[in-house]
Amino acid sequence: MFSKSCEYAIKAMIFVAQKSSLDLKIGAKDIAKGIDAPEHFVGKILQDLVKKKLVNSVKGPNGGFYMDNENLKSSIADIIIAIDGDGIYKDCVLGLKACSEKNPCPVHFEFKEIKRNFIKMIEDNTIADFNLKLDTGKYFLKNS
Amino acid sequence: MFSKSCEYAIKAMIFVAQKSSLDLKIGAKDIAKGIDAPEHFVGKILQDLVKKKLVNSVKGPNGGFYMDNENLKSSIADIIIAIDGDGIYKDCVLGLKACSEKNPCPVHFEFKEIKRNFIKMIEDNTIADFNLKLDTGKYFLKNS
DNA sequence: TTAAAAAAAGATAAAAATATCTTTATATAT
DNA sequence: ATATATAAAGATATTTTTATCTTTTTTTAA
Repeated sequence: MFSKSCEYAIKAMIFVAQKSSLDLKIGAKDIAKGIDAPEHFVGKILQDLVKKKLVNSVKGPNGGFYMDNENLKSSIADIIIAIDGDGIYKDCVLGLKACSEKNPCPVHFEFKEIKRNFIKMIEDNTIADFNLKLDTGKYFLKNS
Repeated sequence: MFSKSCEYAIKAMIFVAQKSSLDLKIGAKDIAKGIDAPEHFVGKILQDLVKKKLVNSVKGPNGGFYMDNENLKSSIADIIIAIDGDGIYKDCVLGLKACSEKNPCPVHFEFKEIKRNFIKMIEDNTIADFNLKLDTGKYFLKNS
């Protein structure tokens, strides 16, 4: 469904948001631990997210990644687009370049509503929303 | 969403089904042309589909791939499972091995219904269904 | 003003997915 | 029987994704 990078990105964002809600910055190393992901790989992804303004960072001692109130408004869709691109909005499910309403692939209309619901969901759910949920302790970001 | 292999598989199945409805067998080369895909790669995928009984084949002159009535009952889901596996049924969207109803990832319940609709759709739509649609000439399998 | 901590950037490696090329096996028609 | 067409299998190559390792830059605190 999503690339590994995108999975890590979503988990990392949720994890950083949690820390930020406690006014803490957190380093790539600790994020990696917190979400069961390879440290340097996550580092790269975070660089990307910073470039794309979804996360903030400061270098140096006591530095790390954090999210401000604006960042917390990011939706899952924003993360997906930042990392995997907008294929979910634009690409044909069967990979046809010319697929459109007027020139549809055989599954075009069947997938149309599925996609619509999917997009609505990822757009409606913000990082801030997940933050609240995680506070209840009923949700998990890693296996062990 | 799907792997390239899976996209080719779905398109190839629909294409072969069309030919089969005219009582024609068709070779890997012509299938590749018909769906704008690399010949040998499609050949491999077809071998796979034959092994998994979704398509039939005969070697030699006038041989090729074809589908019998049983094959036509295959759903999109059957193809996806044959090529990409049953990840869509089993895997966590965020890649958590332990994700479950009792140990959910943050997006577990949001995705639950999306997935349910998606699965229903791919299970409900059979190759035979698409065959009828393609006959109307309003649907396309290739770009040019 | 220096040492240390951390992000950023760059380089390399490993694994997986995609694609191509070659050889072999088999069925068919002649 | 033989030649031929085709699927099947095997081998290799390319590209993309995922992962790791190293160096550089920046910030902070002592």
